[in-house]
Amino acid sequence: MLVRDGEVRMQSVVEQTGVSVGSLYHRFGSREGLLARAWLDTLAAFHARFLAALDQPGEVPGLAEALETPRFCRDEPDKALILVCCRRSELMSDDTPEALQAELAAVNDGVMAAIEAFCRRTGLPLEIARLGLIGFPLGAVKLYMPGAPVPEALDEEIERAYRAVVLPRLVSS
Amino acid sequence: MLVRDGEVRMQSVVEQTGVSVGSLYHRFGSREGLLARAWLDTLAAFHARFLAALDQPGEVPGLAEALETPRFCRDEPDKALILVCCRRSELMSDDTPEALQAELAAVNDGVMAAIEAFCRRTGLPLEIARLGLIGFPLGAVKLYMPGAPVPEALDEEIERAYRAVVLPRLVSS
DNA sequence: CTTATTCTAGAAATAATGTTCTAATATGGG
DNA sequence: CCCATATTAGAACATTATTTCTAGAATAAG
Repeated sequence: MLVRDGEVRMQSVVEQTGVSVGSLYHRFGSREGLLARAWLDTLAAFHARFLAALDQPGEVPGLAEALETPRFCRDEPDKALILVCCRRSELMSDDTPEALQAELAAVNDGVMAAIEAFCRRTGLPLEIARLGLIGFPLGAVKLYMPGAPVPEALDEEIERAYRAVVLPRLVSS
Repeated sequence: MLVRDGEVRMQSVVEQTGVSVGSLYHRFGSREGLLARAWLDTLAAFHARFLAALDQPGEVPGLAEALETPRFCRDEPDKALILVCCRRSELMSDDTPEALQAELAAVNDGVMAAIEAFCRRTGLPLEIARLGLIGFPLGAVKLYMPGAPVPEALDEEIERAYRAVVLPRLVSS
């Protein structure tokens, strides 16, 4: 576990990974670089799954994506820990290396574009989509992480919430 | 704003409050003491409202409490910032002064007891109650904070989610 | 095998942050 | 008004964290 108590010290990274300080600086350039890389890799892993789910329309549009969050937490607990239990602002800030900031912008743009396309396709207001796809699922899994596994049964509850908020707004409903 | 980027430096507290280092240490004893006090005061302010709501049974039991979170964010944005955007572990840890740890335990016990009583009264499973009362409302407001106000319209969505998850489990439903 | 290159190690230097301390200032009771 | 107590101020100090640096080990190409 790289992240604990919200503070990442280079020293603790050294201890918990067995990698020396010199190697860390050789590879990441700085603490900022290391944190940004951790955040970006995590985000990329999640977004890959999220976007894949967006392309498979099921009975209820978007439901698969909403359920991708708890599944990600179960499938990749280490990455999910960073995604769910860290704020972006903790890992990336104004003095994050320029190149990495650009990388983040690119990833974010990709996801926003996908969500906006989803909204156009379904007629959902953006705020409702964000709530159902991100807000509720994230709030649900945070009740368990870190410390406990995200139970399978949670998915059913997330689905209920998603349907309740999204279905009344679907044009085709 | 006392909290920025998840790190609270004594120096930044001095700058943003105009209070000198000496005074801070006179009053709070240590950085740990200051952080814990901020967390506890915030928690107390929220819990006072939350528990008050728990005692007024409405048409849908618990709904008023669920909506207390977005309302708190609008009514007391500074405190809400700490409650919503900080992890407890950032502000309280093992080396928090003993007395303050005890205070936290007392507050937590009070809330847990109230929620458990609520569950006994309504027949709701604890996990469902936590999801509807805490998980979903918190996930919803976090989409906006920090940076934007929590819109009034969000309450309706939280209510939909609450009903969807809670009503099917209510014995009297 | 040899050399060039990349990577690793960890001590030492640098920088940032938390805490203490003493003097000065306010505050309130007699 | 005077003293006692509580509070404030901020420079000095101590601690903790990040970064640099040099020497050595691994790796790969010729």
